[in-house]
Amino acid sequence: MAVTIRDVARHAGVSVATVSRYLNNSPLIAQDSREKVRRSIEELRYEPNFLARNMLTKQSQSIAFVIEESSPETYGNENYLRIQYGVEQALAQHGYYLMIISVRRSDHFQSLKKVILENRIDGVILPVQMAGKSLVRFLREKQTPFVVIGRTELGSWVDIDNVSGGRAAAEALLQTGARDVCFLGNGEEKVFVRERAEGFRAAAEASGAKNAMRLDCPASAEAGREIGRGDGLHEGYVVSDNVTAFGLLQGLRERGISVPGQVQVISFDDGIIAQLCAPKLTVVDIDVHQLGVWAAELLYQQLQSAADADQQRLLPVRLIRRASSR
Amino acid sequence: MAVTIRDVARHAGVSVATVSRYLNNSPLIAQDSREKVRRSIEELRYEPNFLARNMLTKQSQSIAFVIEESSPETYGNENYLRIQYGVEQALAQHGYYLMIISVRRSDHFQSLKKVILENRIDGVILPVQMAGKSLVRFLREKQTPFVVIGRTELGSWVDIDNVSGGRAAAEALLQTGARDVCFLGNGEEKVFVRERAEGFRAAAEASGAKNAMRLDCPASAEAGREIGRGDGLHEGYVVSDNVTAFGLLQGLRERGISVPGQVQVISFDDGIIAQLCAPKLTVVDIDVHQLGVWAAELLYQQLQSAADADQQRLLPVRLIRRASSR
DNA sequence: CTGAAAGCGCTTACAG
DNA sequence: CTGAAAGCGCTTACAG
Repeated sequence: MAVTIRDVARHAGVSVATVSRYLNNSPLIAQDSREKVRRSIEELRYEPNFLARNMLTKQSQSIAFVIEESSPETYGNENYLRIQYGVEQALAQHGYYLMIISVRRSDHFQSLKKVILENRIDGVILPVQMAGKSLVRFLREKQTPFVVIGRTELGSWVDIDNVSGGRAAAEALLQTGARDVCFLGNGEEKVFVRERAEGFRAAAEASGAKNAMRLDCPASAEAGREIGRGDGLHEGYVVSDNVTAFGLLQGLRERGISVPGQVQVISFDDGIIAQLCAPKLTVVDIDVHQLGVWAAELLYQQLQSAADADQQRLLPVRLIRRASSR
Repeated sequence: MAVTIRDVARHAGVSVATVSRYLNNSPLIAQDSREKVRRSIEELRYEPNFLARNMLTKQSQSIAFVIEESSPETYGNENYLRIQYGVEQALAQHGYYLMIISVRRSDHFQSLKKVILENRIDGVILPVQMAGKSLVRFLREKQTPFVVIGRTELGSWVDIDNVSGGRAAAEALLQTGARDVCFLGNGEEKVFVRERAEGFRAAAEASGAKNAMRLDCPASAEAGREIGRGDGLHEGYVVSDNVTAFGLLQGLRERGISVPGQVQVISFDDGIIAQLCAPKLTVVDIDVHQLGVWAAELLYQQLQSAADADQQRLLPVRLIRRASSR
């Protein structure tokens, strides 16, 4: 049998209420008692039973980090892991624990709802794809604070500043005198690609440069390579992902075009692939770890002061210059 | 106020004990009562409070998945995410939840110990690097079942069959008639590299082929490239990771050596990089998702039947043939 | 099969 | 500042 608060009280010669007060840092306790309790706890190696405590306070000190089941986009994505890590770190800082909940859209997020109804978690961090109306309504009904990763109208959120990212990439090109630049990516699929494209276009138009938008390019090395080998040519390319950029560089090389001499290439997200490119890729780095930290911080604030309006945070990006641009 | 078991009992016209029996699928309940309770639960939308229940049963239905804090090896590693995903899936299947605990060796795994002492988790899955004597002793004392990811003497474990992997890679080379093969990797750092090397050497020696072991090659594209450009040459290379293999192929290409014509290359772990290699890389695929599933299953078994001897599982590997080998 | 009752380990008014 | 007592929402012998 584990030692309980009752044992501590007896050992210290005080009531359980006093021990409880000690545990909760209540000011209503004499120095003297405080010391006695402290010693007894130490000697008995007492550990409060969180299950009992939390049943009363109705707080589990855990939050759910939601992930879409069998979504290779998520699971093949190490960014996801970095976000998770950021969340965990920030949460641990505040004494909260992280529970991973994978959900399926098809069963209406049952697993998440269950964990909420069971009072297992105090808050939720979830990706924007699943922050639909019905789930958000549920969360609000249950008064469960949540933060969305990705821009949304429906609650607090954090996101990468993709528009600025697109702009920064374009400007890096324009600064070198490029007057004919092209954006490459798949705008059908991803909001963040459209945002990057938007920033890119704004910067290009502001400078009066010619700008081509290719929003129909699948994210794959093959697609990038095709374009690199094709006949059209721009002075600078901004590509929405590293794999496509890798292919593009390959294609350009095959065509005998020098990078960054004749053509420059800039991509997003600094990962191992950016370093495997030849030449090494200039990228707009996105700090996804920090994204997780912020998500956790926003949630923590909500957890503290029940009310509050929705908040949002846009994470700045920064350019990492390498050999694929001048 | 949420609806409690008491409300259900009243509504159904039975005692709380009967409702509790229903909830726990006790056979000691009449069809008739069962039905009444079922309906009341439905009408009242009752959800049992797990905190109260678990306080009594002393089970949280959660397990901890332990990760080393700020270990870029882990967090930069999407394999880790796949393992986690496997664990989560298998666990959810059995009604268990996954809690992520990141620990620091420097503070003696305090965060993990805390969560155990607080009764927040019923079991632990942890990487072999932290499954040291002192932590294992703690877990045993607290009677907390655990499974280690990676081979160990100290408890149940699951691991990739790296020895077979190394053998399979070697044999794929030898089958094509190669009589002079080389293993490339960093044996200082990683157990799995040594295991792969071991399997490789065994196969090579068994076939009587000449085999070179280079266990001093850092896992980096540069290191691989150096070797590719160097003067020595073997008919076949087995490389312990994709980034090094990428570099090796690059170096060989620069030297004008054709792959797989003159030289063949095989690596481990099928990821995006294997596909970016030119030519595309033949790899020994390791199913890390399944590794997670097995870890969870082993743990679940322990959770069911308190006792039992330690168990282990070695995960088979399979060769994926691509253009870098014949 | 069923219910009344004790109890899990804590917190929190309440009265001093 | 402190303690006795009620209560959180369940489960589980126990007696029928």
